Amino acid sequence: MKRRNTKSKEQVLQIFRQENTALSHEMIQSKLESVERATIYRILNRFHEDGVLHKVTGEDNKQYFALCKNCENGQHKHHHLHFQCLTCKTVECLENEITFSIPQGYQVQDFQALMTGVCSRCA
Amino acid sequence: MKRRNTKSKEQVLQIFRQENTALSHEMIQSKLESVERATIYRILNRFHEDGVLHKVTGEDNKQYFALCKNCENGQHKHHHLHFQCLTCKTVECLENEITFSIPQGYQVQDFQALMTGVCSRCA
DNA sequence: CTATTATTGCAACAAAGTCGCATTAAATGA
DNA sequence: TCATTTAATGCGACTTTGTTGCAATAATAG
Repeated sequence: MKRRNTKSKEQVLQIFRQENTALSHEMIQSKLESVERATIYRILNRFHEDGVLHKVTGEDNKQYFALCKNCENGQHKHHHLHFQCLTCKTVECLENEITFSIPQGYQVQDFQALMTGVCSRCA
Repeated sequence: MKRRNTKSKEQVLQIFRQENTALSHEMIQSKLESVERATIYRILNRFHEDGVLHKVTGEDNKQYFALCKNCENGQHKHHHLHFQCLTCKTVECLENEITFSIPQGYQVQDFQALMTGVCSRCA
């Protein structure tokens, strides 16, 4: 199944390029009122499948997506930490890489880590 | 607000003591058919508030709760990794503690980390 | 320019979790 | 032991996030 370039896809991507935090569906929807709800969900999921975006679940139990800086060169190492501020709800990718050991016989496909608390701006 | 001991609460706790994986609402409900759905949600949330259980969001976007071994002594260090098998859906606490650095001026309240993949039993 | 089929919009649906409110039942203490 | 207080429960309605089927639209290859 070959992907096609569409206006909505490009608009979504543009938003991620401008923002440097992770974004939820809600946030994108509010910036693209004209695009259908389900379409945005599908675009996000496709980008995620294609490895363009990575995904973290926030404390609010929403999916946040981000175009991580370290991953833009094609290889996807998402072993970094995320932080969600409980005040401003912002989810951001932290630079710190995390290292950990994988148990014997386990196959790891994905990883996500989230710290919650108060960010320096809201403190 | 002082907590009271009830039968349902005790039953839920008993299930966690018997199991050594993290459990979702669904799993507890199936073992306690007679207890109301909303009640189980409330019990889980109260245990979480009280620091009896800790919480991780699974790949399936459900909340999993666990009575972690290392935390039973009153102090709560949940800086460990969780693993969810995409085949059997089991969520387990891994022993490995994770260490990471917290950015300047950030206040951390909680932490959760999830690896997904295939566990040794399903591989 | 045409044919193919990915993508969209729409509407209906599903699942997880929350909330208000009346009722029930722990805990306290007289 | 019994009455009082109020936390916990059951029930139903609801919200929110996300998915899916299907017909219409539009991007791409030839």
